[in-house]
Amino acid sequence: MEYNFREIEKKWQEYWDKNKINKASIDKNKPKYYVLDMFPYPSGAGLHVGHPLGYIATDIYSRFKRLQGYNVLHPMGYDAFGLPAEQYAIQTGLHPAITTEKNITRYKEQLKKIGFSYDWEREFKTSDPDYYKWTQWVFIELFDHWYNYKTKKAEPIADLISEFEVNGNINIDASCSQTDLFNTSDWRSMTEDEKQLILLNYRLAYLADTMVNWCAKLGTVLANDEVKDGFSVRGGHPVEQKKMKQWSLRISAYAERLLEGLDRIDWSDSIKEIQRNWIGRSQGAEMRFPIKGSNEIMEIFTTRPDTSWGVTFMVIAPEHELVEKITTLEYKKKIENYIIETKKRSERERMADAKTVSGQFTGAYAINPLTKNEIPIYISDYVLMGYGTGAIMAVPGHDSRDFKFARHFGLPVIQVVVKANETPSDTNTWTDSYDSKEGIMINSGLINGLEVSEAINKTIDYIEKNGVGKGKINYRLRDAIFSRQRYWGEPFPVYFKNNIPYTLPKDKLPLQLPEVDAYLPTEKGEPPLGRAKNWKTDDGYSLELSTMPGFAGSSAYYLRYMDPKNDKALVSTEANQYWRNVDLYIGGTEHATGHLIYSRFWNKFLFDLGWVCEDEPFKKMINQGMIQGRSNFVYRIKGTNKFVSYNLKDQHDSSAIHVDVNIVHNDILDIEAFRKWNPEYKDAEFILEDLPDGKAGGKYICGHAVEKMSKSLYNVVNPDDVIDKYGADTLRMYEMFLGPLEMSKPWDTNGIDGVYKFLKKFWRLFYDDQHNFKLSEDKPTNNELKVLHKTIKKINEDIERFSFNTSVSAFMICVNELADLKCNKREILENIVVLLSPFAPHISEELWSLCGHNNSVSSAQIPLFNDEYLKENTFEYPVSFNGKMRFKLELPINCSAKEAEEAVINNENSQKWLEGKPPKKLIFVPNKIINVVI
RNA sequence: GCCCAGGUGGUGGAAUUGGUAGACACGCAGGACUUAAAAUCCUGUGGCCAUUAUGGCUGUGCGGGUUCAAGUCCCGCCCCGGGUACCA
Repeated sequence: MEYNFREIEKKWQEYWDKNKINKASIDKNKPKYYVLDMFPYPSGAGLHVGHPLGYIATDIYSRFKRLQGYNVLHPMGYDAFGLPAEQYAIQTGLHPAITTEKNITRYKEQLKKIGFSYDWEREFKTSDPDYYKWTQWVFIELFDHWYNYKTKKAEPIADLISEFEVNGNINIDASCSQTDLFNTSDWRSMTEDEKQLILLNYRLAYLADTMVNWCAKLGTVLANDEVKDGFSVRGGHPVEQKKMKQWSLRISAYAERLLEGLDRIDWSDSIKEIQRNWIGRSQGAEMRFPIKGSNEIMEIFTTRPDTSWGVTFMVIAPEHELVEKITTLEYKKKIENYIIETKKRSERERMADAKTVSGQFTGAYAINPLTKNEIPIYISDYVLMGYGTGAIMAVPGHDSRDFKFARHFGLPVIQVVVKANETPSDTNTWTDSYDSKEGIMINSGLINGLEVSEAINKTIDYIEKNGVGKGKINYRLRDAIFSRQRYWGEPFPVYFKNNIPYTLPKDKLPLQLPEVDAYLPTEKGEPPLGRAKNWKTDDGYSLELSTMPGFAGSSAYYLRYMDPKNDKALVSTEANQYWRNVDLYIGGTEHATGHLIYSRFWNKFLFDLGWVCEDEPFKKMINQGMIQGRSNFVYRIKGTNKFVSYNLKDQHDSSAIHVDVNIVHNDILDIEAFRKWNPEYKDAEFILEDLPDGKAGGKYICGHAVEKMSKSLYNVVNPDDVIDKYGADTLRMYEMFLGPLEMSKPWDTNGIDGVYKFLKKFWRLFYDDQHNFKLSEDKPTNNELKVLHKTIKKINEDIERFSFNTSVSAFMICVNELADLKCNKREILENIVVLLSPFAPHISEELWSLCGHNNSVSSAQIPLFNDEYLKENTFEYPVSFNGKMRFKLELPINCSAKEAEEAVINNENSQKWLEGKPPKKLIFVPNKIINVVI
């Protein structure tokens, strides 16, 4: 019988479903293993071959772990709220729930065809009220907690109120917004509203003014990637920076723990490094600069207080609240103009642009608290609000941006650090700032002559004693803005009384998303929920109109999989105690600073509350690379409907046009399909070329390029088509065979034949020449056992280091060798079937059952490696002369250096290289190499 | 700009700890089987030179360095990909 993947794959997928082969339940007699995939957003375009890459990897690992006897939890669900469905709803009027449902059905169908071993009974989507009830519940808990720096954890707001009653906030060390000190009687004399406003400064979910990209024409807030050059990508309307009250999550409270936790998890160094940089811990000082002739104080943060003597000007962000207060009449107009210009630029543009220097003098001067010098204050868009204090002391001598600014505005440059063996130089001759990480302080008053590190400590000491500042640790991580002016998201369980936010009682959850007549802002510029009828509490208070962002639903989804049907809790203690956290998580690095940091934050918060037992959600993380597209081009001679083949295109004036990769095979265009592809090309003419063999083949050869996989570039390959032609097992193995999991690589269906041939060849090992299934019960030969155990060893090693591409090669080598040996021994082949089953589960199930088993191959045991079969008596040494391999020499495995040297010198092949002289030196690395130095 | 990752034949890639560069596969070329095709099998395949097989030189983005030995380590540069709420 021939290998019929269509029949086999359908049969076994049905068998798995019917017999719930992949169902996971708590089993305390087995060790647990939790394997998680990135939560997919079900887009309208369906899956392309790039999407399942990570899913195939986790599936192989899950199946492998099951064979090793683990109780594996391997779930799948959908991150169903999101902008594309809403955008589609705005255009078509179709409810996003309907589109989402449709997309999910298609996704699931596609996923099922690939043969993943998910426990489908745990599936859910974030837009299910049964699920988002718990998202809302976590929000209420965040609202009801504050972060105590003394105990380093979240604590109930109720406890904080009790403390206020007794001592005010004098003894509180909390993560909070700017709050004045108050005592018991202050607190007691406050009205309820005043108290609530104070508490909002402490809550982990709080309302605050934040800068947003406001598009007046669209009546909405836009994401950064929806804005280009100050205009909305959709519609091209002007966008400006605007202050708006938004819900925020106080993730910055957890900065230190998020940083510290990285040392305890098994993630790649690069992704940990990204998170470390994102959190951006910097140690330095906060300093206060009085403003000349004013009561205002300018607060700055610097990592280099030691360079205070080199400060020649101050810069504050254009949106800083001081700007208005300190600008002198003379400069008012110029400052206003500069601010208008700044508002047009996004923060991204402001950072990326390090070439152009711009700024505006405010007319005001600050007084350096250390030198008492008067220094001019500028505004400039290179200083951003929200990092530190939004203001800097500029040290042009030792900071390149400050240097450029000083040169542009003709401001003085002072050198305050000099390297150990150098002498100070005239700063007028400098073309850039001088590196000051190490060196000796000069021109710096009381710290002159000190090393940089001592100077920093002494300066901090001094400013603390003199009340002009204090040592401080600053984090780059800022609080997460949690409101979206959108429809398709979780409603906030929040209502307003006197403009003060209160949360709904938990028994009112879920607060269901209401129906609206259109998915657009209201005329007043309110979010779409402003259109909902009766969007009020039972007592008539208005409900919040914003909805939650995408990361709300995805921040705790991995916990829900442990206990997806629970209506009493997000996850039961029993389920959480058993499954604990994710053992293996595979996904791209694009989530490094979003989802992966928010989830860690939510998890730590729930850990503080005692709801979960592990403080890190994802123990091990592997980052899969992107699958890029491989585009094909045809070359149209300009102004004609004539196309010239790739190698002849330079003889004509032509332009490259993307052509659907699905009608190109090995870069040769299917001309008939091309004519049908687009009516425009129905009568196209072609200038063909001969193939390299010189035969007049008359082929049209296409150009190619590696680009993003995208519909608009016609390079999208759909897994359904690949499965239809080659089967899911081939798709799975080919995706792995393409290259290392962690690396980006282009998809090119052309190579798939090799994998398909491999499976067919494997299948044929079980059949005789008359196409009868036939296994030999004879004892395997040593050679056959050697092939088997070599493969067992390699596959085990490769799976553990997620090197699935080399495992596929190893299987190919194994099957090639077994075919050469004409091996059809049961003892060998059954083991290979089990070993292969995580990669190609359908063919493995079929062969396993043909071998006479009536259970699923997934309940088999992984074959054990036996070293005995691989033992050799000799090793074939490569013999190098000056590092160049010249010949090989077989020597006993336990050969000594001396014996090896004699063997090499006496070998006739050596004479040519030694030319009769004795070698200068001979390097002997046992069972590796011999290198002769001449 | 900043952060992270990468650059090896015509192509995807292998080389796990500094130890035989190019495993495995695609493609291509030649051959077997076949009326023919498909399928399958065999041989060759980094470049250059030489050729009677043998063989020599060269070769992992570029320029240096360390080493008996470098794709792998160090320094400098170039190019491509991803991220970037927020650069001190």
